Amino acid sequence: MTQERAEGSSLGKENGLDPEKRNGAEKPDHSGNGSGKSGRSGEDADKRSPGTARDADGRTEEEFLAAYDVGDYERPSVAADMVIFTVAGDKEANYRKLPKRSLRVLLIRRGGHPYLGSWALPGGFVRPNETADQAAARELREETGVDRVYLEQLHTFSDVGRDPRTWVMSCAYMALVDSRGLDVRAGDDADRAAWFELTYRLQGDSRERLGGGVVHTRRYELRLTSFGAGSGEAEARRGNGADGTESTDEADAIELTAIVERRLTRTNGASTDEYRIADNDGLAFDHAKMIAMAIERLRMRVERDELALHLMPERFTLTQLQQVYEAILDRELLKAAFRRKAEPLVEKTDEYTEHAGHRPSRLYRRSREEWGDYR
Amino acid sequence: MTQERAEGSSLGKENGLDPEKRNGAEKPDHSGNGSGKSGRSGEDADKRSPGTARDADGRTEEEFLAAYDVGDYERPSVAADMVIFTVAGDKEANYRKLPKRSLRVLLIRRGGHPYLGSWALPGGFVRPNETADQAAARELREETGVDRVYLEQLHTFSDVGRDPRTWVMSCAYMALVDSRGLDVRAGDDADRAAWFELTYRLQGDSRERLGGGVVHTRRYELRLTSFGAGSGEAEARRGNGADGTESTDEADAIELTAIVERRLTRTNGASTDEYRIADNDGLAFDHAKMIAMAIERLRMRVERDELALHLMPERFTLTQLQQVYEAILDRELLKAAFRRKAEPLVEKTDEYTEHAGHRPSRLYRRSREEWGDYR
DNA sequence: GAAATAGTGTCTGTTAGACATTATTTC
DNA sequence: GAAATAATGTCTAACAGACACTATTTC
Repeated sequence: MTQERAEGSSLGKENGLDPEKRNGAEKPDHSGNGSGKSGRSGEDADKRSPGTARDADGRTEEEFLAAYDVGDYERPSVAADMVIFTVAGDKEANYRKLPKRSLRVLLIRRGGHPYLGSWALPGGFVRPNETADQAAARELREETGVDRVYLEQLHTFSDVGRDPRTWVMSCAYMALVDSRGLDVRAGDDADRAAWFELTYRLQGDSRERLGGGVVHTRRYELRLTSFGAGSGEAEARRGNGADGTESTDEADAIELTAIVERRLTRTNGASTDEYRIADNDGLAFDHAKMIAMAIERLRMRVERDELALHLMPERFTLTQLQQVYEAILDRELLKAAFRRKAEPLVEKTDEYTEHAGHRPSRLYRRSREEWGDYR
Repeated sequence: MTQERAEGSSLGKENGLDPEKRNGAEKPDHSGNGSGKSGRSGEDADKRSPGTARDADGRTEEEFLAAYDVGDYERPSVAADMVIFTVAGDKEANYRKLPKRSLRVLLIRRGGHPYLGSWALPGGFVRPNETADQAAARELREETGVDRVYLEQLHTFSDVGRDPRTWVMSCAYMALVDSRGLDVRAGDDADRAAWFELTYRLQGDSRERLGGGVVHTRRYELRLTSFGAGSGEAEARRGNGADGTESTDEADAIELTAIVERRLTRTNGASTDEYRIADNDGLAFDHAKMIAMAIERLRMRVERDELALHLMPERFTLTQLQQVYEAILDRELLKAAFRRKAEPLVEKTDEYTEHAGHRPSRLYRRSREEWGDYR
C-alpha cells in the first residue's frame, strides 16, 4: 500500500458522493496557512508555498483541491466519551468524625438498544466543524453544567464491533470536576444520570513465561456503586453541601462490576499493553475499559502532576486534600509526609474551619504558581 | 443535546444511505457478547441480557439492530500516523572515540497535493474491519518491514481544517525500532523515505498572569536533519552496521524546522494544555505537533518506564544504553548513577567488545523480568 | 475531661548527584 | 606510554517512610 495519507488511493476514490452528502466537509482557505486550530487559540503558522507548485498531473494545489473528491470508502463515526470524576464525602453518623471521601464517576442509564438498561459514560458524536476536544467540552457542559474544568484526552478506542450498530470509534476523555455542588443538568436524560462511587483494585497478578518472552497479567476489579439512583433528577441535582458532603440512602443501591485485565506482553523486541474486559455486569459497550484506563491515568497524574488539586474547591483543609489523594490512590498516606509535599502547592489563608467538634483547621487555597506544570 | 451515543438523534437519522455504501459496516453477532476485541487476543466478556428486553418502541435488540440505519450525517476519515523512532550512531573520525548517537524519525516526502514536496509521517487510513492499532502496525510493517516493536497510541488529532481536502482525524502512534539494520521497504514510495536526525529543545519559557490565572508558554524548536535523502532507496535501505553506526554524507543535507509552543493555561478551576505550531518549515499537516508530542511522551516513558531498552539490539554495552538515554533526553547523565539504575534492568553476558582502541566493555542483554512494567 | 482532629518534630534508610580513582585494552 | 573507555568507590544532600508528640477545639 502507499504511504499517501487521505488520498484514498487504496480504498477507491473514483466514485463521487452526492454533493449533498458533503455539505459539512469544510474546505478552509489554505492559501498560506496549513492546519489551523480553528476557533480556539490562534492559528498554526506554516511556511509552505502558497499553491504554485504543480503535481504529477500538472495541477496547482488550488486546482487539486477544487477537483478533490472525498470518495465513497467507508468512514467511521467518531464519538467523544467522558469519564467525569469528582470526589465527594458522605455524611458521617458521628458528628465529630470527618466524612469519608470517595471517588465518583458520572454514568447515564441507557434507554434504548443496544445495552438497554445498562449504564454508559456520557458522550456524543464529534461534529464536522468541531474538534474532539470541543465535542468533549460540549458534552461535559450539557451533562453537568460545568464549563471550566480539567479535561484530558485519554485514548481512542476502535475495536471492531465495539458498537453493534455500526462502525464507531470513540475518543475517550477524562474530566475533573471539583467537589462543590454539582448540578447535573436537566437535559432530557437527566433523570437517568447518577454519580457512582468507584473502586478499582488489583485482584490478582500473574506472570507467565513463553518462548523468550514474558506475559504479565493484572486483574483489576472495577466496582461502581450508586445510592438512590433512579429516583430521578432530584438525586442528581440535590448536589452536595458546601463541604462536599451529602447524605446517602442505602435503600436502592445499584452495583455494577467489571473485571478488567491488563496484559503486558514482552517477547523479543515486541511489546504490547492490552486491556481486556474479562467480565462485565451492567456497563455498556467497552466503557469498563475506558473507566479503567481513566483511573490509571488519573492515579499517575495525581502522583506525578498533583492533578488532585483540580478536584478541590476554592478553600480546603490539608486533611481534605489528603483525603482526595487517598480516595483516588486507594491507599492511606502518612500525614506528616503528605503535608511536607503539599506545602509548596498551596497557600495559607487566615480562615479556619469552625464548629467541627474538634480543633479547627486552617484553610488553604491552590498556589498560583507551583503546580500544574505537567511534564 | 441528548446523551445517547451513536444514535444520531441530533444529527438526523431518518434518511437512509444506499445499502451499497454500507457494505463495509460490520454488524457482528451480539447475542450475548458485547464489545469484542476481534481477532487479536480474546473476546471481551459481557453479561448483559441476550436481547429479550424491549425498548420504548417495543423492539428487542435483534429487531432494533436489523432496523438500524446509520444515517447520513457526516463522518470523518480516520488515519493512523506513525512517529517511528530509532537511535543510531554516526561513524566517528577518530577510531578510538565512540560514535555519537542520535534520535531519528522516519519521514516520507509527499509527491502530491497538498503539502507537495513537504515531509510527512508515514500513515494510512484505518479500514472498516481493523482497529486503529492494527492499521498502525500494518503501516509500520509496510514502511519498515519491522513487525515486532514497541507501539503506543499517542493522541488523536482532530483540528478543523488540519487536512485541507476533507474531514480527517488522525490517531497518532509512536513506534520504537531497534538500531540494527533497518530495511526501509521498497514500496512505491520508498525512494521518498528517509531517516531524520531530530532535536527538540526548549527555546524559551514565559509566564504571564491574567485575572486570577497563569499562562505558562514553552517554545520548543524542533529540528530535523537528513543526510543523503533523495538519493533513492539506496539511502534508506543501506541500513546500519551491526553496531548501529552508518556513514553520513554531508553533501545533500535536508533540514526541516518547526517551532512548537506548549501552552498551559490555568484559570480558576479550568486548565488546558495546548500545542500550537508557531512556525513550520517543511513538515506537512500538523505533523510537527505530532512529533513534538511523541518526543515528550518518549522522554517521559524513558525516564519513568525504561522504554529505551526497546531501542537496544540483542547485545549492548552499558555505555551504548546510556548514549541512547542521552540522545533521547538530550542531556548528559552521570555514568556512576546511570549504571546503578540500569543494573537491575539488564543481565550480564560473558561477551565483551573487542578491538575498540581502548578497554573492552562487557555486553549485556535486557533482563527478562525487571522492566517494562508500565505503571 | 473525653473525643476527635490539627499540626509539628525527628530519626532513619534509601537514593540521586557529584566527583574521584583504578583498571584495561589498542595502537 | 598515550589515548581512550570501563568500572567501581565514596561522600553528601535531599527526601520519603515511620512514628511520636503536642496543641486546640467542641461537646
